[in-house]
Amino acid sequence: MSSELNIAAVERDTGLSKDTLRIWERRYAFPNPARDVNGERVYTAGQVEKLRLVKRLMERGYRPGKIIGQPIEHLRALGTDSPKGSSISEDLGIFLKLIRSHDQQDLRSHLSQALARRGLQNFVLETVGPLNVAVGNEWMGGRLAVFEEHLYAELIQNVLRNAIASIQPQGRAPRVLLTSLPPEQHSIGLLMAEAMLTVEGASCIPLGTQTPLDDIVTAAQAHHADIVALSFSSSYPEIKIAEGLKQLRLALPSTTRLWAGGAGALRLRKPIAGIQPVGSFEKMVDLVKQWRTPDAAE
Amino acid sequence: MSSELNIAAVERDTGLSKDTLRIWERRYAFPNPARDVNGERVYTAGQVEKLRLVKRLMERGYRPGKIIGQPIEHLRALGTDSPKGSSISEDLGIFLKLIRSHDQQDLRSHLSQALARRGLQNFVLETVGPLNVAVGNEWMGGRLAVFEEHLYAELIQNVLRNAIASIQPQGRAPRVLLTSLPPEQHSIGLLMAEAMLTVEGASCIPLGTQTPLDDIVTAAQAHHADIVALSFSSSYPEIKIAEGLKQLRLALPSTTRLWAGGAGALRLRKPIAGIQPVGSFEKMVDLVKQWRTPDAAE
DNA sequence: AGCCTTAGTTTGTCCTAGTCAATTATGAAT
DNA sequence: ATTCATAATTGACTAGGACAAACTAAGGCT
Repeated sequence: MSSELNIAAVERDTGLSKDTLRIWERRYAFPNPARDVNGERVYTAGQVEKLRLVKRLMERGYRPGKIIGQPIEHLRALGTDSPKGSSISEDLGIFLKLIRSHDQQDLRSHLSQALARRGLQNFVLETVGPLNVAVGNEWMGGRLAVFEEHLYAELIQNVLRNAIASIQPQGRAPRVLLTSLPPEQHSIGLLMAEAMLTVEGASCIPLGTQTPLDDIVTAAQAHHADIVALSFSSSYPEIKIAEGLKQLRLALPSTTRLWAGGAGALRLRKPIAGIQPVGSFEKMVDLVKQWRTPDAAE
Repeated sequence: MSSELNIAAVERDTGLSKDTLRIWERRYAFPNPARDVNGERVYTAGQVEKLRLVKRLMERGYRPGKIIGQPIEHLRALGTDSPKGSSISEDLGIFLKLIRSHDQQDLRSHLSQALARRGLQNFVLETVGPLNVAVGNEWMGGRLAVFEEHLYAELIQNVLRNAIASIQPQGRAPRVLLTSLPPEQHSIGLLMAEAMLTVEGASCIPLGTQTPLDDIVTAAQAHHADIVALSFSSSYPEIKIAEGLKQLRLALPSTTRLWAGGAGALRLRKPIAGIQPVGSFEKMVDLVKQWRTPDAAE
């Protein structure tokens, strides 16, 4: 178990750019990585851990200079005081147990059952959403292996894709183009959105993840999209989100709506002109309804 | 259409790091971005286009220094001529036309028809495989946009996943764990393999892409895998393939077979002890049959 | 008091200009 | 032919400086 990471690995694992890592080192004397034989930075697992904490706290509004000097326990305290409470519900506990049991068929049939019982929209809202969060937390806490997460992700994908395919396409408006900008890789959120929208009768154009900006513009035109919906995970740097959205807003016709969803979009400080933040899947469904009856203010 | 991009946007759209962009400029005088009032680089859409082409050609083994000086038309030609005499067959032409028409339902129903007509295995071998290649070439030649490729990929994924799910799982041996090592992202090949194997009655454990090596070992143990099958695309450096395979071979019990497939595995020069190269999907099916009747030599 | 303007801090991105390890190509020797 | 050593190529990394945007604080005005 070598806990020695180079700067590129730390960038990947924390979401902090190399430039930022170096400048923090110079200004705050943290992180203070050792050097290998070539004089290159080598970070310890502990430093990466603290960097992740700092990053999370910054997403809640703390500024790096204020907190980066504090010991790690103090930071944890800062983080845990606020919004948690949520113990894992009965239902989710069962799914987590199934994931750990490595029984694909069993897990799949339980998921299908939940889907049938609740209907697709509620399945997404009440099962898949919370379960994704729980799986992420379990992994964070070291109680779930990466491969268990991967197998779960594959299964969920199959279940959702099958469910979506089984809906008779109504081809009604609005036409929604769903994708993410590079290098955003998270695809489950997009699938969940597609499921919600398809049930709602909207017609989706799913482009998967990492569509270059120009191609989104061309695709929106070719498919006469009414709405372009982008997903950003929490690791996508805030500045890049704003930049990408602004650029896209300029390139798209003003009649095309532009929606930003996902955990990353939640923490956009200032509203951007012409961008609709989508804080939740419920909100998204509301927005579709609003789109269809264009009268009320927002 | 403001085609002025800063270096961060180009990094996002091409996947080339800022460092690489700056160093190419210094060494090869391309790209040669203009500067804004602050002296910062401003790239044109044309430059980004060419950079994307170069990137793809590099994935086929070309080196940047050799090709970066050539005009863009020349690069397109390089991409399209390469493979055998392949004129596009009748069938494929129809699919390409459908992809360009942006009619999802129509394309999907044609694909489903082809699937029904040929059966899943032949569909994979005769339709999906060649079509993937053709789509890549069409993009190279500038006759297909990235978003068209993306939409096609999503559709294929849906068709394959639905087809796989509709097969009654027989749960027979062998148990095959399917995945790729980081940073390998290509997932379609894995799905095609899963389809072939599932038809063959094998029981698949699909972990998606980018499973860390240690987790593959743990997963193989937890699932009692008989075979671990890895996919490598052509952009995966040969050395890293060999390295990863050897390491995995050491970590897995000797009773577990280890298969290497995908375009990257094709160009492994030397055979590696204990590694079974899988040159094609047909070969893979043969290997499964061999596995079940363990008598003949390879 | 409330609000605006201005000046000072903080913060992160981009810049230049190198060094160096790793990969790939080339040519010599077996 | 294959293998090995050498050379060229390539991109990741280093360092520190400039600068703009965002945030904070102080002062002045109504």
